[in-house]
Amino acid sequence: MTDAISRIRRFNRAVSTEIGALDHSYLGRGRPLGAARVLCTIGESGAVVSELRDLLGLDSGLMSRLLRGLEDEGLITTTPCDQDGRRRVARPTEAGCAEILAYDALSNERAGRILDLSGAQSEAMLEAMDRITTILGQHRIEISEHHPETPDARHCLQRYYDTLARRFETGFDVAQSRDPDITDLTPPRGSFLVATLEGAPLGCVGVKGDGSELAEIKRLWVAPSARGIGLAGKLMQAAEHRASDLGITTLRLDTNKALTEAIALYRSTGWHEIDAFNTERYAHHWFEKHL
Amino acid sequence: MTDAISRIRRFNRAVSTEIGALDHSYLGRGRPLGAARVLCTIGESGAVVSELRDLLGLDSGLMSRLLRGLEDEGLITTTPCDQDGRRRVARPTEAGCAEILAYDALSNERAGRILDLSGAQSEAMLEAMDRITTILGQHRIEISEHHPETPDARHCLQRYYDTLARRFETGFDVAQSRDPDITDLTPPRGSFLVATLEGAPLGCVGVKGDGSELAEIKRLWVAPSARGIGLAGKLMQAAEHRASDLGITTLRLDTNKALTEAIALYRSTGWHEIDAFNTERYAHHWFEKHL
DNA sequence: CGAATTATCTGAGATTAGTCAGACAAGATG
DNA sequence: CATCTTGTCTGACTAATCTCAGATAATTCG
Repeated sequence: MTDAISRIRRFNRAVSTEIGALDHSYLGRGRPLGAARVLCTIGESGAVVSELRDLLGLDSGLMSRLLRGLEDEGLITTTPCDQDGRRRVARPTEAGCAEILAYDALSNERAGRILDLSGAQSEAMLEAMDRITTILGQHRIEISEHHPETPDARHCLQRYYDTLARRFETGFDVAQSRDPDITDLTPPRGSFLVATLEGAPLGCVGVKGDGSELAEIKRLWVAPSARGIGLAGKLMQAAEHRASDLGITTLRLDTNKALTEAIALYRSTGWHEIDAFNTERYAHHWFEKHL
Repeated sequence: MTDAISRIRRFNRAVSTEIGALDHSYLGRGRPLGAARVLCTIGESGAVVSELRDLLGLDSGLMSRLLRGLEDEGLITTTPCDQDGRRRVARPTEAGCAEILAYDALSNERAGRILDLSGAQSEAMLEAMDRITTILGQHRIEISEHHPETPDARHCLQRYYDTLARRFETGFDVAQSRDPDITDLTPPRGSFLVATLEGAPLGCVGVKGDGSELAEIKRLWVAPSARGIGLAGKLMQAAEHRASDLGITTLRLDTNKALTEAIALYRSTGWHEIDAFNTERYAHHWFEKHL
């Protein structure tokens, strides 16, 4: 009864009774579940019908009828797609947006009830949930370039500083460190990449350039819930690739001796240790890689 | 996007796409989901119809029709209950058992696919799943008396020894310790209680008696996935209650200084520290409580 | 350009799920 | 014993979900 498969099936039972209730928040607004699900999947920003069908796994006939129903209710409008006249785009009307928000509120309320239920253990449960979310969704993690001042980027940076403060023997104070200039982290000089899963930021890395062929890797961070799935490696690979696109031929970085996993990663991916190339207060090791 | 409620909803989405597939393993054998669910809930040992209805939340009319359908297929038989002629008991036929096993195999196969998916991270994911399972199901944990040699009891004891070996500075060897006699842990002298959630053992505690009014608490253990939900306290309460039923008026216990949470629990639940009452090799503290 | 492909829509129909009211027999209660 | 309650069954009905075969229009490809 305690082998891996039993554990998964037991988990499934537990989750489908308690969390499965979240799906039922689609009910209770005088609309069948199918229609409600379509409406909420369309979302406030609208969606292409064929993608909706794939996402929900519905037959084209059924899909069509559900959309018609929502249209009759005045909740959505459908218009042909600009690029491809065969496709149709479904967009919520004002009334439709209100309905979506109402469903959202219901869903939030149910989610809140799960938190009440778990009481003092809620943080432990949320962490476990995050782990499962990222492990199951790891193949859907997207790495894309962000301006370092977008909310997601700021979030990553803040958590990065928090992590350093916790892990460095001497603590960490941003003001004491060589904080890179924003323009050095944005094209054409450099880049700032953020890994997200369904909109939630899970990690980041910066390429700090000065216009020359030499640049630095800065601010490599991975969320605790995403550790152990090789995300740091993917971020570094993406950063090196992007740097190469920007015409950079040599990358350097400095790191603290406390960040052992990072050091191991650099060593195993073609970086070699070099002499100190700066006087960064918190650095113990310096690495270089030719692209 | 990173508040508690969003985290739960994101988790819900991740789980309902990947794990929700487990429910659909009820499909694919030419039988509607409702009927399959009833059949699998009946199980190989059979079930009373009214309990099935409660469990699955079905209308009595629908239930009746589904059962008739399964009966027509030759998968189950229904007979009036011995004790109460109004109730009916549904039992699977030989063919029914085969079907149940086939559904089980399908479900296991899907669960296995989730494991493949998560690859190297599977142990981390399973641990996170266990945590969620126990937190969500904590109100359904049952504490009952077991003979110390049943598989569940043995499992708990083995894990208890493993834990001690890890946590004691000096390691732990059962042979070096005062291992209680089986008969001292079974009624009428004593008792061995196991906490289970849906059949999975999560914790244990023993009352070791010698027929007198004085007995000892032994082998208090809680599974890692069930820590932090107050299970140790519930086990101790149950043990004290059972001891009282057995005519015991004073309980004693010894413990190692490394088990700080246990010591804190004893101190906060009416136990007071006393002088050593034995020469247990691994003990540093001795407690007593009058019931 | 004509043929094949793709995305959506429509009609017709079947299956599944769920509700309600009433019938009936076994058991509980006074 | 009469009455009430409980557990199951049945018929009649509705709503929701799903499937299939073709129709239609936009796009792609040789």
